[in-house]
Amino acid sequence: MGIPEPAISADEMRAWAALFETSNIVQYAADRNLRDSVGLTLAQFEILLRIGEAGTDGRRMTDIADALTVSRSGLTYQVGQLEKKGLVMRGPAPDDDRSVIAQVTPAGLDLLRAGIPGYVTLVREMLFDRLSHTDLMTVTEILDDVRRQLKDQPKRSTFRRGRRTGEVAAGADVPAEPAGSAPE
Amino acid sequence: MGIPEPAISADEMRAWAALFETSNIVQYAADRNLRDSVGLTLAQFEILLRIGEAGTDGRRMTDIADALTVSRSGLTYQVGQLEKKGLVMRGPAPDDDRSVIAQVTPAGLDLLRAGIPGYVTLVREMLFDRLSHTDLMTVTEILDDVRRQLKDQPKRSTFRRGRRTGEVAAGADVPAEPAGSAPE
DNA sequence: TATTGTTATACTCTATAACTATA
DNA sequence: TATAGTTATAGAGTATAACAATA
Repeated sequence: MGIPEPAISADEMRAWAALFETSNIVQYAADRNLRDSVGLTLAQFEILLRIGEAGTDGRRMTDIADALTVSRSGLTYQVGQLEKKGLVMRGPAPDDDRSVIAQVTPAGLDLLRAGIPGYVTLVREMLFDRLSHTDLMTVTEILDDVRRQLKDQPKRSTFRRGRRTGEVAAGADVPAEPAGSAPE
Repeated sequence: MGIPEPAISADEMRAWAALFETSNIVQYAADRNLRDSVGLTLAQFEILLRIGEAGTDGRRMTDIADALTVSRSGLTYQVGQLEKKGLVMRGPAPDDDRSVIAQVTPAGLDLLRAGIPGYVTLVREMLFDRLSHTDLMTVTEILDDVRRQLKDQPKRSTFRRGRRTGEVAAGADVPAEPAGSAPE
């Protein structure tokens, strides 16, 4: 091995690798599939999905960003792409004049209708068909719980804005203290 | 809701969302952490890890690509970055003259030593500390099994090379037939 | 002919920070 | 002052295909 394993249980790293890789493999395949079937990246499709879920009410930009792993400016960019394609529309929020509400256009809804079946099928074939229903429920229960806890943590969209203290360079998204000396 | 749910069980989508988001949140945080502590992206660190695991024998480029979610040219690019930083070295493979073996330099090993503890801590705090050991083992067992099955599928590195039939546009990484008509 | 790895190009995306406007 | 969203810019990364060399 040669690499020091800092008192970490091999179980933990195997668990993380399994989660990490399984998720990445499926995401990669889904991205390919969606680019091909509807011409959107997975990231864009997921954004469209979140907006679509909100129906005619639309959804605030920040809420969308928080629901996904996207920064605010990243979201603006991607929603801009979706808007260019005529799939979403942005408008003012009724209650808060700072906010922007995004909502799916008819064309966007059509695209969702066209893309969802293939997406679902792919995830099902890669993931769920290999799991018993019991296992499915078990994994969901466990991970959903973790996810909820993580989501309750500092919102990415609010994370370090406008600051310029230069001090806490970042990376402190979460308690974890690197503790390693940074070379170079 | 407005969005058609094609006879999909809500359980399945919740499971997928849990896996997808949990994995992404932790990966995002790990990326931040690693950039900060050792100046590498998560992708680069994972590559370095895989190479490092192989010790002094080094590891073939294709094998590394297959172990991760990276394309061949993408790996060349990233290993190039690591090489620029003096963290890895590339050399000819003894048995196959087409192959290239990458191995970690002393500096690369130092960097791994510096980065691993923080990485492990982060994953542990975000993930494992929220799971009982039993749950950890359960999830690992289930996902590890899925991962293994997925890995045995067509290798990404071999996937559609040199072809130009223009026909099977891609997206057929996996059985899944989109079945939806592509708009636009 | 198939595989290994690199390269070249164009393009997409991201990081960062500055900026406007409202709460 | 804090929050919502956009913008601008530079740089990083990716997709695609072509390429050379070996099996």
